[in-house]
Amino acid sequence: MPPGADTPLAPPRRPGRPRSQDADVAILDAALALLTDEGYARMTMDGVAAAAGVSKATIYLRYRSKADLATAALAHLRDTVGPEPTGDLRTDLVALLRQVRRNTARFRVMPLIGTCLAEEQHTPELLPLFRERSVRPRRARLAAMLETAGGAPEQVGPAVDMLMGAFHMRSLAGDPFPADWEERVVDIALAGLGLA
Amino acid sequence: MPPGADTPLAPPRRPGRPRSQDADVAILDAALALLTDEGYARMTMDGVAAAAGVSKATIYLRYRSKADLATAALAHLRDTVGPEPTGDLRTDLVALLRQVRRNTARFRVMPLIGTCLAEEQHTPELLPLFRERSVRPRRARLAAMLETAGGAPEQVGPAVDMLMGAFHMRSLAGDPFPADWEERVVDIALAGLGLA
Amino acid sequence: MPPGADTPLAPPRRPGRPRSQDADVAILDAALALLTDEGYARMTMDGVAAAAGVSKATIYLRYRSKADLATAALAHLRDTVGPEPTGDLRTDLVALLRQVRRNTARFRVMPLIGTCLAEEQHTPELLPLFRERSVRPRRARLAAMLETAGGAPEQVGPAVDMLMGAFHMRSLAGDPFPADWEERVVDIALAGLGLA
Amino acid sequence: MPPGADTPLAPPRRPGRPRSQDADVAILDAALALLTDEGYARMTMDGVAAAAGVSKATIYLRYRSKADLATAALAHLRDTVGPEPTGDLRTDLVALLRQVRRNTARFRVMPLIGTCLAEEQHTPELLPLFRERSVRPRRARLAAMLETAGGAPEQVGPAVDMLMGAFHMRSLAGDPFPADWEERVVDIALAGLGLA
DNA sequence: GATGAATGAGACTTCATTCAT
DNA sequence: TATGAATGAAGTCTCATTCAT
Repeated sequence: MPPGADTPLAPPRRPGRPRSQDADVAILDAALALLTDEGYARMTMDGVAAAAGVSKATIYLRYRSKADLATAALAHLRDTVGPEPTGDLRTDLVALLRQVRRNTARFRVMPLIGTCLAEEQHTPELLPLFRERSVRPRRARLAAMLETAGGAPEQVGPAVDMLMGAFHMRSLAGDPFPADWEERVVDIALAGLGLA
Repeated sequence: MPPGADTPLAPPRRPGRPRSQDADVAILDAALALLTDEGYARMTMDGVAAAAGVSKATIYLRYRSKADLATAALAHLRDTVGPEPTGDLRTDLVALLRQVRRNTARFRVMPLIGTCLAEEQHTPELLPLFRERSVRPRRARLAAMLETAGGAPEQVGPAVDMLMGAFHMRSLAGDPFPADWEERVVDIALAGLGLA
Repeated sequence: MPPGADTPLAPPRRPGRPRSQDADVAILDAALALLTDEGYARMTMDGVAAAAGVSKATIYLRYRSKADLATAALAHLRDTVGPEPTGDLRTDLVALLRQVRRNTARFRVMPLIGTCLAEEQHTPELLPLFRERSVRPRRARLAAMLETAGGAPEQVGPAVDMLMGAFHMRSLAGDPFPADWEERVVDIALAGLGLA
Repeated sequence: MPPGADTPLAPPRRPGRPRSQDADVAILDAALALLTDEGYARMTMDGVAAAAGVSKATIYLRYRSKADLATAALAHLRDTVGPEPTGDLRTDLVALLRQVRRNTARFRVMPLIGTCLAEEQHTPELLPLFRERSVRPRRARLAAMLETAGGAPEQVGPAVDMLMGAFHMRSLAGDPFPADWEERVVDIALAGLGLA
């Protein structure tokens, strides 16, 4: 079921290649899934081909190399749109942190981060791409919230580091998240910024 | 046979050729270096053997498998002892964060973290080991500082997450660290905790 | 698209590069030869690949493992068709035994038997396969001859054991075969069965 | 428990090397067991050393190579003494065949035969040795019985082939042995030889 | 003499990539 | 274009044998 295949305004299909578009998406989805589950080094072209339901040669028709494919798969990552801001800073921050937590668990983001970090030497394209697609947008949204609420410009950066980083740190440490963990973190930050 | 030849103080010479201790450390050092530089999947036994100056079989005499070796190499990680606390909370926190930053750069810790995260499926021993050896001790030291200074118990955990996480987050984002970055982070945290 | 392009008689061209049938038989021939000459344990995939003139990966495309390949090679054994029976029991029995002797020498069957027996623990597929392909057919032919000639049902089985076994025993003992060895064996058997 | 260690007439033990003799036997026993269970190619020096409770170097002090050890282990095979002949040919033949059957099952002789046959190219010492130690003695005993009973000289050889071979053939074929299988075989042979 | 350590030469299997249909 | 086949270059692990204590 290709997404968007039945959009009302889709251009008339050209004859002879009705399948390419589907394969495009299938390949990228498969690659991203394997990248997450297996890591870059263990992601095999055979595995991607099988998961996507195409042949390996079909992949090589689109991407020059495994690194190319992995890069494209990462670029295919779409930042999940967060909940609509309510305008209340504390509420919105807590909601954002909670969404990060849910997303991270659902899409198994930590291993993906791990792959990007681990491949820094051999596939250095991955980390910047991941930053651009996944890290930056959320940080920017967070920074915007704090600035809008009147956070001191020189404090916003470190505060973003602290808010988003708290989640990564606790994940890395393997400690469980108490139910009100987000509230506590946000309250410390807001108090620290004088925005409580 | 002179009487007393079996006195308890007889040197405990084990029979056979003794195991080379040079090789012991060379192997672990080489493995840790390759684990950092190449990641687990790309760390090869040949590579470790060559870097350590021993034969592959010598490694297999000590470790049953590549996973075993990698685990031992991680366990070989020693938590670097931080600077002596001065007793002044702000000073000590800033010093600790700075040391984390220096260490991370010096020993290229981020790729190592990446490897542990990326290998969660295939070599799940790595992440818990890394936590125990590297993550927990520092977090514990930080928590102790905050508690000693009178931090509210339910706030100490999240505060530790924020302080240590801030560094990881900024590293992951790839943003540069301003010279007074640690001070800013610490100040926000202390103010947030009411310990300023 | 001409109508009728999909008629049932359209040539069943499978997509993709066809598998080389030359390689198919070259691999099996090479494997069988090495299995005979070296035994299973010493038969190496490198050796088979070299002898067959293909790459190792090409073999693994066809067979999942060395055991698989060896099994297939054994299954490739074709029971050599014996001479046409003349209808005279003695003549036909002698001819059959002589053919067994010639075949065994020509295709070096004894080492192959040895491999199957020796591998009973580690590659237990081999022995049943060898039985099915090579042992049973000849025994069945022999039994049919004796039954047709009126051999008592309860004596046919042991008689087959004796006739075929005599050859194996003498081979195992390493004693030379006199020119009229087959006649002597057959004569004893026929007299013993009351068919002389 | 070394066999014969406590024989009343054992020579007084020389001081300093009370263990060698035990090790000798342990090594040969272990080697023979592994040769049977694993085959020559899979019998490892490590395995023999472990099973014998000695170090590998100790083995190499006694045998120059793996082939040497295997040869010595085979030479260590002792032909099991059969039951006392009663003087009645039929009874004695049946008893001998039955003992062969029991022994073969008990000491797992078929895989050992297999190993000797399979190694004909690479370790050609094995097969002659096995013949000398295990095959010939039994054949000689059988031949002597038939000759004593008045079997025609030119028929005795083939008859021995048939009697002993029948067992090997049926084993190789994997067919079960009926309870009176030996009687049937012997009866056919005796009738065939005119000795019934 | 006996031990445990060390090693070089493979063995099986996998994989990114290219080829032929 | 898309497919399945083919391959060369590894990678992990084993083993007979030798060394040092």
